[in-house]
This record gives sequence, structure tokens and C-alpha cells, in this order.
Amino acid sequence: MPRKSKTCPRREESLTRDHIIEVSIELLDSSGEGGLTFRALAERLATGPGALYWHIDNKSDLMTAACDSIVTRAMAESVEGETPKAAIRALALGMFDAIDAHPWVGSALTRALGQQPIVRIVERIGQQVRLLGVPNDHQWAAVSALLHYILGVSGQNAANTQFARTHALNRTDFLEAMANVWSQLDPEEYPFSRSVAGQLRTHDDREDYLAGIDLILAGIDANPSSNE
Amino acid sequence: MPRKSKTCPRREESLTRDHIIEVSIELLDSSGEGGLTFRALAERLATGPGALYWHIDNKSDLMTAACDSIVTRAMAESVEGETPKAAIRALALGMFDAIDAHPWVGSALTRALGQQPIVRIVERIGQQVRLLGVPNDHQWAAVSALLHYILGVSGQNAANTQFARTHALNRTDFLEAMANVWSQLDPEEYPFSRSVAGQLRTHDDREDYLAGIDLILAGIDANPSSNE
DNA sequence: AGTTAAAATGGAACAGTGTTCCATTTTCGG
DNA sequence: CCGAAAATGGAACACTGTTCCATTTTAACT
Repeated sequence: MPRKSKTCPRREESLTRDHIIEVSIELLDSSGEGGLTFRALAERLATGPGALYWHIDNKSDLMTAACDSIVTRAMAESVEGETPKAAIRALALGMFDAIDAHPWVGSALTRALGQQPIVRIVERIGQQVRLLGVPNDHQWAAVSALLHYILGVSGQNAANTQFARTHALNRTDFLEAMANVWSQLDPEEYPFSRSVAGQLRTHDDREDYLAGIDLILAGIDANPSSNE
Repeated sequence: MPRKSKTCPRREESLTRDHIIEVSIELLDSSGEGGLTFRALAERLATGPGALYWHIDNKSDLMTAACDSIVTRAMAESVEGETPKAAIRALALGMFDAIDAHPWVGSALTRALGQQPIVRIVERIGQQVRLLGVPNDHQWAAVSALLHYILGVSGQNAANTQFARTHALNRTDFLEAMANVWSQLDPEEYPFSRSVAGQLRTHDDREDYLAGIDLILAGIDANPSSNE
């Protein structure tokens, strides 16, 4: 690991952990999850793969760092929210949009549990859940439900986006295709999935997502405020 | 793809899609997600990697099939449940235990969205949500919230299990270590995560998980029964 | 300014992966 | 019994993350 030097570095754009992460994000955004390889990264940075390992432990470290960069940005942008519930909604939407813009974050976050990016999110949700007046011993359940819903739906959405991307069709066509498959399922065995296929076709992802958030928030309200 | 032959096949245990999937599950269970390689699989089946491709499209296909096998089994076992809520709880616990026993399913399911295993789960949840009396246009939000919570928590749990396994420590030690990290966070910046670290140390995963399910179920109850 | 140890670099090499290809063997209907 | 189709298994390909190491650049100290 390098330490900061006071004089100017070797060349105009020296190899920096931050710079490597920055280019990694560009690569991930443009070429998807499989687009980030040490070879491609090295080429863009005009160096060899070995040099990268001076600044980065391994690929998992790199992915986590890239995620953290996106999450940090998303959290900074969604600071608004006058009431705790509004703040949670804003935060949830911020994550949704961030993962929608950077689909690879969705799947990567599920492999970075307990690490920095997740802690950031947990903390923000937790503070609002506290303000909501949830008693101490119920806070974790509430935060956990919100966290996993947010990561789950955003991740699914991201997976859809990525699938659509790699198969060169837009989201509408993808949902259309999926709705078609679902609506052709055996009516005896899959009555619900069939009936809901129509909704899939026309639904607004963000709206459904927010509806789910409100559902969980309603549950937090309705839950017995325990022993106080 | 082979078609069923009436006479007995080449050797005692011929290469079958089902048999390949069966051995794949054994391999995944014993050696984790990275343990399933076409080389290892071929060795166990006493054949070459190329032969497998006659029965299986690619690795992703194989993983989805393996997941579907586990999910189908889990759903078949958790048929009990007198009330819709009890049925949902039983189903949720069934998935939790199945993913706990086969951690690789947790991460694999997030990459098999819209496919057979997921549809199976959606259908089962959906039928119970219907019985719960949720109006049509709110059913998808309810199912989606439950589905993503189930997959999210189970997946996190599985990730923890796998991490603990590969680092050769039991779950308690792992949670202990994670709680330690969290409790040493900056009190100014991470007050909630610090305070909740203690709960992490002693909590019962299954209990917290069920608490979250009940939270969402409460939200479904509390939600305005819309325009009817 | 000269010396020296540390920091940083970049390319070659390694072990491993999923997948393809194809010569060969086995199977079974006509 | 034969020939087409099904099935096999191993070699080869392109690619991956990672390690290694000779080399260059930097910064600090006489």
C-alpha cells in the first residue's frame, strides 16, 4: 500500500487505489459484471496486472470498494426526509436508483455482508428506526426486514436489467417475455403466478417497491410496541 | 439431450441429467460453491467434462437445476399450516432451513430470478396471500415483500455460514467476530450499529427471521384493504 | 550531490476455470 | 446385421485471478 507523497508522482496519472476503483466502476458500468478483469483494468490504466496488486488485495476487495463508493454516493444524495418514514423512503429510493444505474452493485452487495457498504446502510436505516420509536429489542428485526427487502428488490431489478442488457432487449420487452412465460403456466398448478403475470406486464417497478416499503413500515407501526 | 430408453443403459449407473444434478448437489454441499467444477464432477462420475455437456447446457443451467431440486424438496416438506399465516410461516421456515443446509442455494437463487425455482416459491406464497384476503392489486406487493425478505435473510445467513466454513470457525465465533468489529465502530458516526452489535452476538437467527415475517404479515393486515 | 532502502511497476508464468471440438464407442430400430 | 443416431471422454482453447520477480522510480539521509 502506498502512502501519500508530498511531491508530484511519477506520471501525470499515477496508479492510485482511488483511481483504480474509479476505472473499475467505469468498466463495470459499461461492460457489466464480467467486464471487470485484471487484464482489461491493466490495459485501461496502461500497466500490467501485477502492478494493481500493490494497491488492491484481490478482486473481492476491489468489488467491495467499488460498491462502497456507489453506496456512499447514494447515501450522501438522499439526505432529505423530514419525518423518519420519509427519510427511510428517500434512502430506499436512493438505493433503488443507485443499483438501477449500476446493476452490478446488486449482486455484489449480497457477497459483502457485514462489510463497510452494508454497515453504512444499516446505520442509516437504524437511526431512522430509532427515531420511529421502535423499542430496543425490536429494532434489529425492523432494520433487518427493511435492509433485506431493499437489497432483495433492488437486486432483482438489477438482475433483470443486466439480463435485458446482455440479451439486447429493453426492460419492457423483457418483462413482456417473462409475463408471457408466467401466463402460460399450468392453471392447475400455478394459478397465482398466472393471474399476477398481467400485473407484471404493466407494473411500475418503483411504485411496487415503495408499496413494499410502506407495507413493512405499516408492520412496524402495528407491531406491539412491546413492554413499555 | 437423451431420450428415455426402455432397455438398461450402457453401464450400471449411466450418465443421466438427474444423476448429474444429484452428484452436483453432493459436491456443492461438501465443498461449497466453488467446489462444483466440471472437472471434479466428471471425475466423480468417471467420465470426461465433455460428456456432461450432452445432458446439460452450461454451468448456470446446472446450478438452476440443482436449486430447483432443493426448493422443490423444501416446498414439499412444508405443506402444513392451518391458517394462511401459519402456512406462510411454515414455508418461510422451510426455505430458511433448506438454504441453511445448502448455503450455495442462497446466492444461486439471486441469479435465477424469474426461473422455475422462484416461480415455485412465488406461487406458494401467492396462494396463501390470496387466502389472506388481500385485494388483487395489492397481492404482488405483499408477495414481493415476503419473497425478497425470505431470500434476503436466508441468503445472508447462508453467506455467513459459508464464510464461517471457509475460514474454519463455527457460526458463533463468526458472529462474535462481526459483533466485535461493529462494536468498535466510531460512536459518532455509527451509534446504531454499535448499539445493535450486542444483540447480534446473542440473537437467534431463526427467531429474528420469524419476527421479520410477522412484521410483514402485520403490515399486510394493517394496510388499507384498498377500494373494496 | 550521492547512496541506499523502500515503494512501485509491468510483464511473464502458473494453476485453474467453463466450454468446444472431435474421434471413438455404444445403442437400437429397420 | 448394419448403419444412423446417441452418447462418450479426453485433448485443446481462451480466459481467468493470482504470484513472482527483475527492474525502475522515489524519497530520505548523510
